[in-house]
Amino acid sequence: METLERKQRSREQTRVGIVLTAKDIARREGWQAVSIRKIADAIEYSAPIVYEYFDSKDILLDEIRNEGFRHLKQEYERIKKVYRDPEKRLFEMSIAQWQFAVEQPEIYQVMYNLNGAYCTIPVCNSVAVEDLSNTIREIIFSFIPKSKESIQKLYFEWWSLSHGMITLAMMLREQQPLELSEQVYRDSIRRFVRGLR
Amino acid sequence: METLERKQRSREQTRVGIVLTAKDIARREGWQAVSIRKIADAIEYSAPIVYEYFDSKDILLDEIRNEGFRHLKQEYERIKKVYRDPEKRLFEMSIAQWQFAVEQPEIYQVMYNLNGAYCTIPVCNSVAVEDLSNTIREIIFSFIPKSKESIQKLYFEWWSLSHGMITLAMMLREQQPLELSEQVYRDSIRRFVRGLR
DNA sequence: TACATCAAGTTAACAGTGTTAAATTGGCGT
DNA sequence: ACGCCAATTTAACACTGTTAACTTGATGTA
Repeated sequence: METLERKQRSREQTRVGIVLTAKDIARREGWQAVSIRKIADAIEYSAPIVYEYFDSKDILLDEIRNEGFRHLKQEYERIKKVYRDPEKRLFEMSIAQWQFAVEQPEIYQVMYNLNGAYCTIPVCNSVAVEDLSNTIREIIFSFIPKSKESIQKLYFEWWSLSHGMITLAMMLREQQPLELSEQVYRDSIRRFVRGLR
Repeated sequence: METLERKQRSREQTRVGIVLTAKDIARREGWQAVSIRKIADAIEYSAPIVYEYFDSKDILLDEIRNEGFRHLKQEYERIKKVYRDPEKRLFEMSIAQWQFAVEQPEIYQVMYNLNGAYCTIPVCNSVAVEDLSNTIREIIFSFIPKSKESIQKLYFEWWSLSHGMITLAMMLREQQPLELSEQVYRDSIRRFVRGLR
């Protein structure tokens, strides 16, 4: 029975298989097309097996969502190590957010319940989001060490600007080339960051 | 058979009944809960009858969505009549958009495929959106009569700012009171408008 | 009045969804 | 050889969008 550890490893493997498959279907056919049975087929199991790893589809989506937020957080930490200037840091983190949304649109969609992705679990109470928020707020604080409320306001502004441009750029990608949108994004973020000092 | 006109009127009535019911369910239970059968029950018909008015659920959602854009356009026209100053016009239109999103969140959701509302028909090709866009672009043009590309960039900026703040304010309404968000929104829009002259 | 036609509306069905209970299967220890 | 137990599957429920087939009742005509 020394295979217990081995068993746990294979359990973990099918678990990540479920997550991988869900993201794969979402990427190719959109979140609306992601169903438990389709995932089960792909990992060559029957549907109820999926429920041994995730109590509901909602929880599976929540997991993928938080994975996304954690990935972004990691990127932020990497950037923090590379740059010391707060202006540069915030700018690069904004660019990282853009790239993330462009490279993995299906993850960005489930993070914000966009385009058919729908997870009823509230986004904002998660530690992953709180973690991410704190990182940005700290950087803004290093610009202007004001009150918590002022920082929150500025963070809200930054988040809105970034998220708004990303979602609209996605929406308008047929009408307005992504490269143009990115250029406007960079300029706007630069302006915002300059405006902070 | 002079009842033909009468018949057309009742047809129109059940049609708006369908739209009204869909919006009502969406408002109370969210778009995810809106189903053809539930709508049919509410208007006291069987499900296939709904298909005599809308070829698909997608088309019904698209109709509601465009209704929303047209409503907003009407608001813009009203504002254009009241104010002559371009700055004031753009500011008031931004406020109108905020109010619309707050008062009829379910409509705003279906307009942007938010929170479980999902309509596969592309938003941006519709005349309703093009109409709305032109209104704003014209106002921006009256600020700075630059090239079409510059205007488009500024319009994209304005739209992103407005849409981003609205969606995030909705998302954060438990953590951050709507009144605070609205205050930040007003300030940001004011700054944007001032920045145009 | 009897019959045919026709529109309005309904029922029934198909293929799919999330989810759960019940049944099955195969390998292990006794 | 038998019984148990875990792993897995089948079957079911209540839904979904959508469509074909059917019923029903009223109308016009012979």
